[in-house]
Amino acid sequence: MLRIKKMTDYAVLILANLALHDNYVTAKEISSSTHIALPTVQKLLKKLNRKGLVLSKQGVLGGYSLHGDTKEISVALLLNALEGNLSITECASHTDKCSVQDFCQIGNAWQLINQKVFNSLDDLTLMDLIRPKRIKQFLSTNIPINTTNH
Amino acid sequence: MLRIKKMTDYAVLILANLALHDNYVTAKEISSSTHIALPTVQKLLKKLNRKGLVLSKQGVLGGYSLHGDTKEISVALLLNALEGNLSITECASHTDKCSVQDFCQIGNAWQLINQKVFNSLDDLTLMDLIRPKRIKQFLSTNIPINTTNH
DNA sequence: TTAAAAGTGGACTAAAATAGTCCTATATCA
DNA sequence: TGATATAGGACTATTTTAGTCCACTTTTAA
Repeated sequence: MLRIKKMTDYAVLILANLALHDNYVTAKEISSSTHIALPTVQKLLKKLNRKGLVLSKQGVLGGYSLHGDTKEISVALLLNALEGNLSITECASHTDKCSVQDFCQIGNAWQLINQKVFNSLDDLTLMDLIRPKRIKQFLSTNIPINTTNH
Repeated sequence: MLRIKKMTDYAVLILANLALHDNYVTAKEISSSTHIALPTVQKLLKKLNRKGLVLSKQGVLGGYSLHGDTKEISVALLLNALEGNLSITECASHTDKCSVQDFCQIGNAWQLINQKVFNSLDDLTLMDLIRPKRIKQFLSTNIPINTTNH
């Protein structure tokens, strides 16, 4: 159903929360301000850290902060980092091999659609998610908006 | 991960298969030409029939045929019929109620993105899936192509 | 009139993906 | 050295998806 995972949704909320601060913020603090359960927040922050989207610091006075470039990451790449493969079907993915591929008449079409959707998501950055005004403009023009570094 | 269900993929293959014939085709025949297991084909055809996408006829010499209008249905509506809700997140759906909605800063953004993706898929018809050339043009121009009845 | 060949409806099970929790270890600071 | 954080990853539960099966109805033609 073209739906992103709940976890991805949470992760974006967490990133949005970090974007509001310059200093290190603890998982606990993020949990209380987002109302996402602490273990879940911890798990997601660990993942975001491994993906290089946030910086972390252990110990007292530690916590997480947004990696500088993260604000400008495209939504497409963000989803890709959080959910792995963005392909709309197995066929549209180059890594997976579809079981009926040899008899499939439309695999190519899915790949093209997939690219279309990807392009849409690639024209938006994380910051656009946090400040939706830009997206509204984007929707009305149907022309890719400029973002700073891609 | 923005991925459609395997079953939806199968369903489109089945529709593509029906589009090649003018007469009634049995589930059995579709199963052999698509290499999708018979029970699965039967299940999907029943669903497609309930959704009004195919016509059916019981008894000997019976089978299924594509409903006339189905060729021009948009991919967006097709996916919607087969998978239910197309929303990218719960928040983007009007029926579901997100548990953290009251504290969510970006729900609106997802809805807008959702609409963007929907628009992309709404500019393509089932027949476009079967004849991908049109889609290629669509991708290159970034301008919605004309389709016959929407 | 009846047997064979089709679809109809829906229950049911199995498999896979997703969500969520918990435990132990490590780092940092006062 | 104790308190407070993150790190890594195992583990379980839940939900979704896939797939099969059975009893029933309709239609045709011998």
